[in-house]
Amino acid sequence: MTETDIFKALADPTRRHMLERLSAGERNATELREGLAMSQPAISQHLAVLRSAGLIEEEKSGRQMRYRIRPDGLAPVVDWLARYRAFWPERVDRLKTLLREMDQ
Amino acid sequence: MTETDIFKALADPTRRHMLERLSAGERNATELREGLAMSQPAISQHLAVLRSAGLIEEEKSGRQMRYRIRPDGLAPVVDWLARYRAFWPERVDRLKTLLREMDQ
DNA sequence: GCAATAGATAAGTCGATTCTTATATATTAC
DNA sequence: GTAATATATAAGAATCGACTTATCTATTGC
Repeated sequence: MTETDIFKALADPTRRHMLERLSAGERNATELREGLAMSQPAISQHLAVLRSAGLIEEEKSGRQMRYRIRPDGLAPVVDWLARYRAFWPERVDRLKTLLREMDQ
Repeated sequence: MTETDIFKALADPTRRHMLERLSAGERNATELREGLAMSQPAISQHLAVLRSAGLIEEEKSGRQMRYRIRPDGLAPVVDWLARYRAFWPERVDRLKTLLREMDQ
């Protein structure tokens, strides 16, 4: 759940792919496996990494596990990145647009 | 220089520490080594990782190498993060404040 | 109860990462 | 030219990370 844990978790393409899927809504482990050429334990291990980085949370539902993004999980990255705002001025416009959209 | 390269580069505390120092201004390799209990080659290797992730750039100055943050380097992280904006609403106020500051 | 299903855990393999020491290259100072 | 300084590169050791197969646990359907 430290910055290091989070960046390590995000450093793997499979895990970023899983997060992307979860950003569309809850999924169980089997659903998250779809399209990935990887064993079931591998998926389970990736989910464990995301979980202990605080990026996802889970809920048991019968014999399934429903995974979802943990809203606060990326906060440390946002905060970390904010310290370097002086170095990405050309991204500011994009962010402003974003925030304007969110206001509506 | 891919998302994966960048997140991997950021996943190491020593490298994040180096970036933080560089955010205060240019440094050469020897200066970046200060306070780190690590051999000179180790520093050099970390700098190579940051460089090939596109996060820093360097300029030769005599027998020294001056390192600095590459302004665009973090752009892929900003963009990636923006896709998850829906999941960090409580950070928006902070960002708004930030942008307001920058406008002044 | 028993078979099937969903998922986690254990143990091992293999390549990648992060160090080390030794050495090479370029620049500066004298 | 020679010694000292700044840095990079090479090679190797130790640890870590991402997989695998085998197995375990919990739940469901019949």
